[in-house]
Amino acid sequence: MSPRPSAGDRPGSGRRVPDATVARLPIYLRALFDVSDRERTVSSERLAALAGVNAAKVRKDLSYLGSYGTRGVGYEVEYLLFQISRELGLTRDWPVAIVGVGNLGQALANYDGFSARGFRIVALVDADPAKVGTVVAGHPVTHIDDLPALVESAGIAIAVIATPAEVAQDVADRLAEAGVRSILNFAPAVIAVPPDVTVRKVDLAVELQILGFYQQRDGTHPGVGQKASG
Amino acid sequence: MSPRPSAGDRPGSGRRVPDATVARLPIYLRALFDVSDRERTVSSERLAALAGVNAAKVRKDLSYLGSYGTRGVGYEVEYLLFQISRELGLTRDWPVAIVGVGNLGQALANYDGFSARGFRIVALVDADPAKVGTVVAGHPVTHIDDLPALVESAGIAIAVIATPAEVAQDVADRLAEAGVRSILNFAPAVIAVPPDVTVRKVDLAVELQILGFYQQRDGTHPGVGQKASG
DNA sequence: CACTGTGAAGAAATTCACAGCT
DNA sequence: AGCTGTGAATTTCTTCACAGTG
Repeated sequence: MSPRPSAGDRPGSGRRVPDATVARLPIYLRALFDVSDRERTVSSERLAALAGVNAAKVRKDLSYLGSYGTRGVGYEVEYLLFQISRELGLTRDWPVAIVGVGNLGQALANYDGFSARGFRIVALVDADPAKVGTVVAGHPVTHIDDLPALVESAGIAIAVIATPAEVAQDVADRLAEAGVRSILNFAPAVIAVPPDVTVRKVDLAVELQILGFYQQRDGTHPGVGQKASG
Repeated sequence: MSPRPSAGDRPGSGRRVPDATVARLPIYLRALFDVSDRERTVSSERLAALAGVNAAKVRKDLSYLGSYGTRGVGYEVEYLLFQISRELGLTRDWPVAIVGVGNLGQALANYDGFSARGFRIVALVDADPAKVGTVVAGHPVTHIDDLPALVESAGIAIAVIATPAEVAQDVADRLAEAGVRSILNFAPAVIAVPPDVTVRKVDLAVELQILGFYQQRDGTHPGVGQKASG
Protein backbone atom coordinates (compact mmCIF):
# COMPACT_ATOMS: atom_id res chain seq x y z
CA MET A 1 0.00 0.00 0.00
CA SER A 2 1.85 2.92 -1.24
CA PRO A 3 -0.19 6.05 -1.78
CA ARG A 4 2.12 7.19 -4.52
CA PRO A 5 1.55 10.64 -5.80
CA SER A 6 -0.16 9.37 -8.91
CA ALA A 7 -0.10 11.30 -12.14
CA GLY A 8 -3.58 12.51 -11.59
CA ASP A 9 -6.71 11.59 -13.48
CA ARG A 10 -6.98 14.46 -15.83
CA PRO A 11 -8.18 13.32 -19.19
CA GLY A 12 -7.37 15.54 -22.07
CA SER A 13 -4.16 17.10 -20.95
CA GLY A 14 -2.13 15.82 -18.16
CA ARG A 15 -0.79 12.38 -18.06
CA ARG A 16 2.55 11.70 -19.49
CA VAL A 17 2.36 9.03 -22.16
CA PRO A 18 5.70 7.44 -23.11
CA ASP A 19 6.86 8.01 -26.69
CA ALA A 20 6.90 4.30 -27.39
CA THR A 21 3.28 4.10 -26.34
CA VAL A 22 2.26 7.07 -28.46
CA ALA A 23 3.77 5.36 -31.46
CA ARG A 24 1.61 2.30 -30.88
CA LEU A 25 -1.70 4.03 -30.23
CA PRO A 26 -2.41 4.46 -33.95
CA ILE A 27 -1.87 0.73 -34.42
CA TYR A 28 -4.41 -0.09 -31.74
CA LEU A 29 -6.76 2.44 -33.24
CA ARG A 30 -6.65 0.77 -36.61
CA ALA A 31 -7.05 -2.69 -35.13
CA LEU A 32 -10.04 -1.58 -33.08
CA PHE A 33 -11.58 0.09 -36.07
CA ASP A 34 -11.20 -3.09 -38.09
CA VAL A 35 -13.16 -5.17 -35.60
CA SER A 36 -15.58 -2.49 -34.46
CA ASP A 37 -18.43 -3.79 -36.60
CA ARG A 38 -18.00 -7.36 -35.44
CA GLU A 39 -16.97 -7.25 -31.79
CA ARG A 40 -18.29 -5.24 -28.93
CA THR A 41 -15.40 -5.86 -26.55
CA VAL A 42 -11.80 -7.00 -26.87
CA SER A 43 -9.43 -8.46 -24.31
CA SER A 44 -5.86 -7.24 -24.13
CA GLU A 45 -4.92 -10.64 -25.55
CA ARG A 46 -7.16 -10.19 -28.56
CA LEU A 47 -6.09 -6.62 -29.22
CA ALA A 48 -2.47 -7.67 -28.91
CA ALA A 49 -2.93 -10.33 -31.56
CA LEU A 50 -4.60 -7.82 -33.88
CA ALA A 51 -1.87 -5.26 -33.39
CA GLY A 52 1.05 -7.67 -33.51
CA VAL A 53 2.36 -6.99 -30.01
CA ASN A 54 2.02 -8.78 -26.69
CA ALA A 55 -0.79 -8.48 -24.19
CA ALA A 56 1.20 -7.01 -21.31
CA LYS A 57 2.26 -4.18 -23.56
CA VAL A 58 -1.29 -3.45 -24.57
CA ARG A 59 -2.43 -3.28 -20.97
CA LYS A 60 0.47 -1.09 -19.95
CA ASP A 61 -0.01 1.22 -22.91
CA LEU A 62 -3.71 1.62 -22.31
CA SER A 63 -3.16 2.17 -18.61
CA TYR A 64 -1.35 5.40 -19.44
CA LEU A 65 -4.56 6.72 -20.93
CA GLY A 66 -6.68 5.75 -17.96
CA SER A 67 -8.62 2.79 -16.65
CA TYR A 68 -10.84 2.18 -19.60
CA GLY A 69 -11.18 -1.58 -19.30
CA THR A 70 -13.45 -3.78 -17.27
CA ARG A 71 -11.84 -6.54 -15.25
CA GLY A 72 -13.06 -9.95 -16.19
CA VAL A 73 -14.41 -8.60 -19.47
CA GLY A 74 -11.99 -6.52 -21.47
CA TYR A 75 -12.27 -3.19 -23.26
CA GLU A 76 -15.37 -1.91 -24.94
CA VAL A 77 -14.33 -1.34 -28.53
CA GLU A 78 -16.27 1.84 -29.24
CA TYR A 79 -15.32 3.46 -26.00
CA LEU A 80 -11.66 2.63 -26.42
CA LEU A 81 -11.76 3.88 -30.00
CA PHE A 82 -13.03 7.18 -28.76
CA GLN A 83 -10.51 7.46 -25.96
CA ILE A 84 -7.54 6.70 -28.17
CA SER A 85 -8.85 9.03 -30.87
CA ARG A 86 -9.15 11.76 -28.33
CA GLU A 87 -5.69 11.13 -26.97
CA LEU A 88 -4.26 11.38 -30.47
CA GLY A 89 -6.20 14.53 -31.17
CA LEU A 90 -8.25 12.94 -33.91
CA THR A 91 -11.56 14.22 -32.68
CA ARG A 92 -10.72 17.52 -34.18
CA ASP A 93 -10.00 18.27 -37.77
CA TRP A 94 -6.41 18.78 -38.94
CA PRO A 95 -5.93 20.70 -42.17
CA VAL A 96 -2.78 19.41 -43.88
CA ALA A 97 -0.70 20.79 -46.71
CA ILE A 98 1.47 18.66 -48.96
CA VAL A 99 4.52 20.38 -50.39
CA GLY A 100 5.96 18.81 -53.51
CA VAL A 101 3.64 17.45 -56.17
CA GLY A 102 5.90 14.83 -57.68
CA ASN A 103 5.20 11.12 -57.75
CA LEU A 104 5.22 10.78 -54.02
CA GLY A 105 3.29 13.94 -53.35
CA GLN A 106 0.57 12.83 -55.74
CA ALA A 107 0.43 9.39 -54.21
CA LEU A 108 0.08 10.93 -50.79
CA ALA A 109 -2.62 13.29 -52.04
CA ASN A 110 -4.56 10.31 -53.30
CA TYR A 111 -3.92 8.18 -50.26
CA ASP A 112 -7.20 7.51 -48.48
CA GLY A 113 -5.57 6.76 -45.16
CA PHE A 114 -4.88 10.44 -44.60
CA SER A 115 -8.32 11.84 -45.04
CA ALA A 116 -9.72 8.79 -43.31
CA ARG A 117 -9.12 10.02 -39.80
CA GLY A 118 -9.10 13.67 -38.96
CA PHE A 119 -6.45 14.70 -41.44
CA ARG A 120 -7.81 16.66 -44.33
CA ILE A 121 -5.59 17.65 -47.18
CA VAL A 122 -6.45 21.22 -47.92
CA ALA A 123 -3.59 22.28 -50.11
CA LEU A 124 -0.98 21.03 -52.54
CA VAL A 125 2.03 23.25 -52.93
CA ASP A 126 4.84 23.28 -55.46
CA ALA A 127 7.50 25.62 -56.80
CA ASP A 128 7.16 24.51 -60.40
CA PRO A 129 5.10 27.07 -62.37
CA ALA A 130 4.06 24.30 -64.75
CA LYS A 131 2.32 22.50 -61.92
CA VAL A 132 0.79 25.51 -60.24
CA GLY A 133 -2.82 25.85 -61.31
CA THR A 134 -3.27 22.21 -62.25
CA VAL A 135 -5.59 20.04 -60.18
CA VAL A 136 -4.32 16.91 -58.45
CA ALA A 137 -6.56 14.60 -56.45
CA GLY A 138 -9.18 17.29 -56.44
CA HIS A 139 -6.92 20.02 -55.13
CA PRO A 140 -5.54 22.92 -57.11
CA VAL A 141 -1.78 23.26 -56.83
CA THR A 142 -0.68 26.47 -55.14
CA HIS A 143 2.66 28.21 -55.55
CA ILE A 144 4.98 27.92 -52.62
CA ASP A 145 5.28 31.70 -52.35
CA ASP A 146 1.64 31.73 -51.29
CA LEU A 147 2.38 29.45 -48.36
CA PRO A 148 2.05 32.06 -45.59
CA ALA A 149 -1.37 33.18 -46.77
CA LEU A 150 -2.46 29.58 -47.21
CA VAL A 151 -1.34 28.51 -43.76
CA GLU A 152 -3.04 31.49 -42.25
CA SER A 153 -6.35 31.17 -44.04
CA ALA A 154 -6.69 27.40 -43.82
CA GLY A 155 -5.32 27.12 -40.32
CA ILE A 156 -2.67 24.60 -41.35
CA ALA A 157 -0.63 23.27 -38.44
CA ILE A 158 0.72 20.13 -40.09
CA ALA A 159 2.55 19.85 -43.40
CA VAL A 160 4.10 17.05 -45.41
CA ILE A 161 7.35 17.52 -47.31
CA ALA A 162 7.48 15.38 -50.43
CA THR A 163 10.10 17.29 -52.35
CA PRO A 164 13.59 16.32 -53.51
CA ALA A 165 16.20 16.32 -50.74
CA GLU A 166 17.94 19.41 -52.11
CA VAL A 167 15.08 21.77 -51.38
CA ALA A 168 13.75 20.12 -48.23
CA GLN A 169 15.57 22.47 -45.88
CA ASP A 170 14.35 25.54 -47.71
CA VAL A 171 10.81 24.24 -47.65
CA ALA A 172 11.09 23.48 -43.94
CA ASP A 173 12.30 27.03 -43.32
CA ARG A 174 9.35 28.44 -45.20
CA LEU A 175 6.91 26.18 -43.41
CA ALA A 176 8.25 27.11 -39.99
CA GLU A 177 8.24 30.76 -40.97
CA ALA A 178 4.66 30.49 -42.13
CA GLY A 179 3.64 29.09 -38.78
CA VAL A 180 3.43 25.35 -39.38
CA ARG A 181 4.20 23.52 -36.15
CA SER A 182 4.49 19.88 -37.26
CA ILE A 183 6.25 18.48 -40.31
CA LEU A 184 6.23 15.01 -41.76
CA ASN A 185 9.34 14.79 -43.90
CA PHE A 186 9.53 12.25 -46.71
CA ALA A 187 12.54 13.85 -48.34
CA PRO A 188 15.75 11.92 -47.75
CA ALA A 189 17.42 14.70 -45.81
CA VAL A 190 17.80 15.70 -42.19
CA ILE A 191 16.24 19.11 -41.76
CA ALA A 192 16.80 21.64 -39.01
CA VAL A 193 13.82 23.45 -37.52
CA PRO A 194 13.18 25.86 -34.65
CA PRO A 195 12.62 24.16 -31.29
CA ASP A 196 8.89 24.78 -31.38
CA VAL A 197 8.46 22.75 -34.56
CA THR A 198 8.19 18.97 -34.52
CA VAL A 199 9.61 16.92 -37.36
CA ARG A 200 9.00 13.28 -38.10
CA LYS A 201 10.98 11.65 -40.82
CA VAL A 202 9.98 8.78 -43.03
CA ASP A 203 12.64 7.53 -45.36
CA LEU A 204 11.56 4.83 -47.72
CA ALA A 205 15.08 3.81 -48.63
CA VAL A 206 16.13 3.60 -44.99
CA GLU A 207 13.43 1.04 -44.32
CA LEU A 208 14.72 -1.14 -47.11
CA GLN A 209 18.26 -0.82 -45.83
CA ILE A 210 17.23 -1.96 -42.39
CA LEU A 211 15.52 -4.96 -43.94
CA GLY A 212 18.66 -5.60 -45.91
CA PHE A 213 20.69 -5.78 -42.76
CA TYR A 214 18.61 -8.49 -41.15
CA GLN A 215 18.25 -10.31 -44.45
CA GLN A 216 21.96 -10.55 -45.07
CA ARG A 217 22.85 -11.25 -41.48
CA ASP A 218 20.97 -14.48 -40.99
CA GLY A 219 17.35 -13.82 -41.65
CA THR A 220 16.70 -13.24 -37.98
CA HIS A 221 14.68 -10.21 -37.17
CA PRO A 222 13.93 -8.34 -33.98
CA GLY A 223 10.68 -9.07 -32.22
CA VAL A 224 8.04 -11.54 -33.21
CA GLY A 225 5.67 -9.39 -35.15
CA GLN A 226 6.53 -6.61 -37.49
CA LYS A 227 8.62 -3.71 -36.50
CA ALA A 228 6.75 -0.53 -37.00
CA SER A 229 8.16 2.91 -37.07
CA GLY A 230 8.41 4.71 -33.81
CA MET B 1 28.86 -26.92 -32.60
CA SER B 2 29.31 -23.48 -31.33
CA PRO B 3 29.71 -23.18 -27.57
CA ARG B 4 27.71 -19.96 -27.61
CA PRO B 5 24.07 -20.41 -28.50
CA SER B 6 23.25 -17.16 -30.19
CA ALA B 7 24.80 -13.83 -30.92
CA GLY B 8 28.05 -15.48 -31.82
CA ASP B 9 30.71 -13.95 -33.99
CA ARG B 10 29.44 -14.88 -37.36
CA PRO B 11 31.89 -14.53 -40.15
CA GLY B 12 31.11 -11.67 -42.45
CA SER B 13 29.33 -9.38 -40.10
CA GLY B 14 30.61 -10.02 -36.68
CA ARG B 15 29.32 -8.66 -33.43
CA ARG B 16 25.83 -8.15 -32.32
CA VAL B 17 24.62 -4.74 -33.39
CA PRO B 18 21.67 -3.41 -31.33
CA ASP B 19 18.45 -2.84 -33.24
CA ALA B 20 18.45 0.83 -32.38
CA THR B 21 21.89 1.14 -33.92
CA VAL B 22 20.90 -0.74 -37.07
CA ALA B 23 18.06 1.71 -37.55
CA ARG B 24 20.50 4.61 -37.47
CA LEU B 25 23.19 3.23 -39.75
CA PRO B 26 21.29 4.23 -42.90
CA ILE B 27 21.09 7.78 -41.57
CA TYR B 28 24.84 7.93 -41.06
CA LEU B 29 25.30 6.41 -44.47
CA ARG B 30 23.30 9.13 -46.12
CA ALA B 31 25.02 11.89 -44.16
CA LEU B 32 28.45 10.54 -45.05
CA PHE B 33 27.47 10.23 -48.67
CA ASP B 34 26.31 13.83 -48.69
CA VAL B 35 29.66 15.15 -47.50
CA SER B 36 31.87 12.60 -49.22
CA ASP B 37 32.83 14.92 -52.05
CA ARG B 38 33.72 17.77 -49.72
CA GLU B 39 35.27 16.27 -46.61
CA ARG B 40 37.84 13.56 -46.20
CA THR B 41 37.24 12.92 -42.52
CA VAL B 42 34.47 13.59 -40.02
CA SER B 43 34.50 13.72 -36.26
CA SER B 44 31.73 12.08 -34.27
CA GLU B 45 30.58 15.60 -33.47
CA ARG B 46 30.30 16.53 -37.11
CA LEU B 47 28.59 13.32 -38.14
CA ALA B 48 26.19 13.70 -35.23
CA ALA B 49 25.19 17.15 -36.42
CA LEU B 50 24.64 15.87 -39.94
CA ALA B 51 22.54 12.96 -38.76
CA GLY B 52 20.58 14.85 -36.14
CA VAL B 53 21.74 12.82 -33.14
CA ASN B 54 24.36 13.36 -30.45
CA ALA B 55 28.04 12.59 -30.64
CA ALA B 56 28.17 9.95 -27.92
CA LYS B 57 25.56 7.96 -29.76
CA VAL B 58 27.52 8.13 -32.98
CA ARG B 59 30.65 6.84 -31.31
CA LYS B 60 28.81 4.09 -29.51
CA ASP B 61 26.99 3.03 -32.65
CA LEU B 62 30.13 2.95 -34.75
CA SER B 63 31.99 1.07 -32.06
CA TYR B 64 29.65 -1.88 -32.61
CA LEU B 65 30.96 -2.16 -36.15
CA GLY B 66 34.60 -2.02 -35.12
CA SER B 67 37.29 0.53 -34.43
CA TYR B 68 37.16 2.42 -37.65
CA GLY B 69 38.11 5.84 -36.34
CA THR B 70 41.41 7.50 -35.62
CA ARG B 71 41.85 9.15 -32.25
CA GLY B 72 42.62 12.79 -32.49
CA VAL B 73 41.39 12.86 -36.08
CA GLY B 74 37.97 11.30 -36.63
CA TYR B 75 36.62 8.87 -39.20
CA GLU B 76 37.72 8.69 -42.78
CA VAL B 77 34.55 9.27 -44.77
CA GLU B 78 35.17 6.84 -47.62
CA TYR B 79 36.30 4.06 -45.36
CA LEU B 80 33.36 4.49 -43.01
CA LEU B 81 30.98 4.61 -45.95
CA PHE B 82 32.30 1.29 -47.08
CA GLN B 83 32.13 -0.30 -43.65
CA ILE B 84 28.57 0.79 -43.01
CA SER B 85 27.53 -0.25 -46.49
CA ARG B 86 29.02 -3.64 -45.92
CA GLU B 87 27.33 -3.98 -42.55
CA LEU B 88 23.98 -3.18 -44.13
CA GLY B 89 24.59 -5.60 -46.94
CA LEU B 90 24.61 -2.89 -49.57
CA THR B 91 27.74 -4.08 -51.29
CA ARG B 92 25.68 -6.72 -52.92
CA ASP B 93 22.75 -6.24 -55.21
CA TRP B 94 19.21 -6.77 -53.89
CA PRO B 95 16.55 -7.46 -56.47
CA VAL B 96 13.23 -6.09 -55.21
CA ALA B 97 9.66 -6.65 -56.32
CA ILE B 98 6.86 -4.17 -55.74
CA VAL B 99 3.40 -5.66 -55.38
CA GLY B 100 0.54 -3.31 -56.06
CA VAL B 101 0.80 -0.79 -58.88
CA GLY B 102 -1.55 1.86 -57.55
CA ASN B 103 -0.57 5.41 -56.74
CA LEU B 104 1.85 4.44 -54.04
CA GLY B 105 3.33 1.51 -55.94
CA GLN B 106 4.01 3.75 -58.90
CA ALA B 107 5.55 6.41 -56.73
CA LEU B 108 7.80 3.83 -55.14
CA ALA B 109 8.74 2.45 -58.55
CA ASN B 110 9.81 5.91 -59.60
CA TYR B 111 11.54 6.72 -56.35
CA ASP B 112 15.24 7.15 -56.96
CA GLY B 113 16.21 6.43 -53.39
CA PHE B 114 15.54 2.76 -53.88
CA SER B 115 17.71 2.07 -56.86
CA ALA B 116 20.27 4.47 -55.50
CA ARG B 117 21.88 2.02 -53.11
CA GLY B 118 21.92 -1.66 -53.80
CA PHE B 119 18.20 -2.08 -54.20
CA ARG B 120 17.15 -2.70 -57.74
CA ILE B 121 13.50 -2.92 -58.63
CA VAL B 122 13.21 -5.86 -60.96
CA ALA B 123 9.50 -6.45 -61.01
CA LEU B 124 6.14 -4.76 -60.59
CA VAL B 125 3.30 -7.09 -59.73
CA ASP B 126 -0.44 -6.59 -59.70
CA ALA B 127 -3.63 -8.64 -59.74
CA ASP B 128 -5.53 -6.30 -62.04
CA PRO B 129 -5.57 -7.68 -65.60
CA ALA B 130 -5.90 -4.15 -66.91
CA LYS B 131 -2.55 -3.25 -65.42
CA VAL B 132 -0.72 -6.41 -66.33
CA GLY B 133 1.29 -5.86 -69.47
CA THR B 134 1.53 -2.12 -69.12
CA VAL B 135 4.89 -0.53 -68.43
CA VAL B 136 5.46 1.60 -65.32
CA ALA B 137 8.74 3.31 -64.54
CA GLY B 138 10.38 1.18 -67.17
CA HIS B 139 9.13 -2.11 -65.79
CA PRO B 140 6.43 -4.29 -67.31
CA VAL B 141 3.71 -5.21 -64.83
CA THR B 142 3.51 -8.92 -64.11
CA HIS B 143 0.47 -10.83 -62.90
CA ILE B 144 0.62 -11.92 -59.30
CA ASP B 145 0.07 -15.55 -60.26
CA ASP B 146 3.49 -15.48 -61.85
CA LEU B 147 5.10 -14.49 -58.58
CA PRO B 148 6.75 -17.85 -57.79
CA ALA B 149 8.47 -18.00 -61.17
CA LEU B 150 9.49 -14.38 -60.90
CA VAL B 151 10.97 -14.75 -57.44
CA GLU B 152 12.82 -17.82 -58.54
CA SER B 153 14.26 -16.45 -61.76
CA ALA B 154 15.16 -12.99 -60.49
CA GLY B 155 16.38 -14.17 -57.10
CA ILE B 156 14.06 -11.81 -55.24
CA ALA B 157 14.54 -11.88 -51.47
CA ILE B 158 12.87 -8.57 -50.63
CA ALA B 159 9.43 -7.38 -51.66
CA VAL B 160 7.35 -4.29 -51.07
CA ILE B 161 3.61 -4.49 -50.48
CA ALA B 162 1.81 -1.40 -51.77
CA THR B 163 -1.67 -2.84 -52.09
CA PRO B 164 -4.91 -1.99 -50.33
CA ALA B 165 -5.16 -3.33 -46.79
CA GLU B 166 -7.76 -5.93 -47.71
CA VAL B 167 -5.43 -8.00 -49.85
CA ALA B 168 -2.19 -7.41 -47.95
CA GLN B 169 -2.40 -10.66 -46.00
CA ASP B 170 -3.05 -12.68 -49.12
CA VAL B 171 -0.13 -11.03 -50.88
CA ALA B 172 2.10 -11.68 -47.89
CA ASP B 173 1.10 -15.34 -47.93
CA ARG B 174 1.95 -15.60 -51.60
CA LEU B 175 5.25 -13.81 -51.13
CA ALA B 176 6.29 -16.07 -48.25
CA GLU B 177 5.19 -19.11 -50.21
CA ALA B 178 7.21 -17.96 -53.21
CA GLY B 179 10.31 -17.71 -51.05
CA VAL B 180 10.58 -14.00 -50.27
CA ARG B 181 12.29 -13.54 -46.93
CA SER B 182 11.85 -9.83 -46.22
CA ILE B 183 8.77 -7.70 -46.70
CA LEU B 184 8.32 -3.96 -46.49
CA ASN B 185 4.63 -3.42 -45.89
CA PHE B 186 3.03 -0.10 -46.82
CA ALA B 187 -0.50 -1.41 -46.59
CA PRO B 188 -2.32 -0.24 -43.48
CA ALA B 189 -2.72 -3.73 -42.05
CA VAL B 190 -0.84 -5.98 -39.70
CA ILE B 191 0.17 -9.08 -41.58
CA ALA B 192 1.15 -12.47 -40.22
CA VAL B 193 4.10 -14.29 -41.72
CA PRO B 194 6.11 -17.43 -41.01
CA PRO B 195 8.90 -16.97 -38.46
CA ASP B 196 11.59 -17.02 -41.12
CA VAL B 197 10.16 -13.97 -42.84
CA THR B 198 10.91 -10.44 -41.66
CA VAL B 199 8.30 -7.73 -41.97
CA ARG B 200 8.78 -4.01 -41.60
CA LYS B 201 5.77 -1.81 -41.63
CA VAL B 202 5.50 1.75 -42.80
CA ASP B 203 2.16 3.38 -42.29
CA LEU B 204 1.84 6.86 -43.65
CA ALA B 205 -1.29 7.67 -41.69
CA VAL B 206 0.25 6.44 -38.46
CA GLU B 207 3.06 8.93 -38.80
CA LEU B 208 0.59 11.78 -39.14
CA GLN B 209 -1.33 10.55 -36.12
CA ILE B 210 1.80 10.53 -34.01
CA LEU B 211 2.49 14.09 -35.11
CA GLY B 212 -1.07 14.96 -34.24
CA PHE B 213 -0.58 13.74 -30.71
CA TYR B 214 2.36 15.98 -29.99
CA GLN B 215 0.79 18.87 -31.84
CA GLN B 216 -2.40 18.81 -29.81
CA ARG B 217 -0.72 18.07 -26.54
CA ASP B 218 1.42 21.15 -26.24
CA GLY B 219 3.66 21.29 -29.21
CA THR B 220 6.45 19.57 -27.32
CA HIS B 221 8.11 16.75 -29.10
CA PRO B 222 10.49 13.99 -28.03
CA GLY B 223 14.18 14.48 -28.62
CA VAL B 224 15.87 17.44 -30.18
CA GLY B 225 16.18 16.38 -33.77
CA GLN B 226 13.64 14.53 -35.80
CA LYS B 227 12.26 11.23 -34.77
CA ALA B 228 12.97 8.72 -37.45
CA SER B 229 11.36 5.37 -37.84
CA GLY B 230 13.00 2.47 -36.15
C1' DC C 1 46.19 17.96 -27.76
C1' DA C 2 41.91 16.27 -30.05
C1' DC C 3 39.25 12.86 -30.57
C1' DT C 4 37.91 7.89 -30.27
C1' DG C 5 36.36 3.90 -27.77
C1' DT C 6 34.11 2.14 -23.84
C1' DG C 7 33.00 0.86 -19.01
C1' DA C 8 29.61 2.52 -15.96
C1' DA C 9 25.64 5.24 -14.72
C1' DG C 10 21.13 6.57 -15.86
C1' DA C 11 16.76 6.49 -18.36
C1' DA C 12 13.34 4.27 -20.99
C1' DA C 13 10.91 0.46 -22.54
C1' DT C 14 9.50 -4.20 -21.97
C1' DT C 15 8.02 -8.09 -19.56
C1' DC C 16 6.69 -10.54 -15.47
C1' DA C 17 3.57 -11.82 -12.07
C1' DC C 18 -0.03 -11.09 -9.21
C1' DA C 19 -3.25 -8.27 -6.42
C1' DG C 20 -7.77 -6.72 -7.02
C1' DC C 21 -12.11 -5.78 -9.32
C1' DT C 22 -16.45 -7.39 -11.80
C1' DA D 1 -13.43 -17.42 -12.84
C1' DG D 2 -11.53 -14.08 -16.06
C1' DC D 3 -9.18 -10.19 -17.14
C1' DT D 4 -7.37 -5.58 -16.02
C1' DG D 5 -4.08 -2.54 -13.90
C1' DT D 6 0.37 -1.96 -12.04
C1' DG D 7 4.45 -2.35 -8.95
C1' DA D 8 8.76 -4.64 -9.57
C1' DA D 9 12.24 -7.09 -12.28
C1' DT D 10 14.54 -7.21 -16.48
C1' DT D 11 16.30 -5.80 -20.71
C1' DT D 12 17.52 -2.37 -23.93
C1' DC D 13 18.96 2.18 -25.12
C1' DT D 14 21.17 6.51 -24.09
C1' DT D 15 24.33 9.47 -21.99
C1' DC D 16 28.25 10.48 -19.22
C1' DA D 17 32.93 10.90 -18.38
C1' DC D 18 37.40 9.71 -18.97
C1' DA D 19 41.27 6.51 -20.04
C1' DG D 20 43.91 5.73 -23.99
C1' DT D 21 45.94 6.61 -28.45
C1' DG D 22 47.60 8.63 -32.84
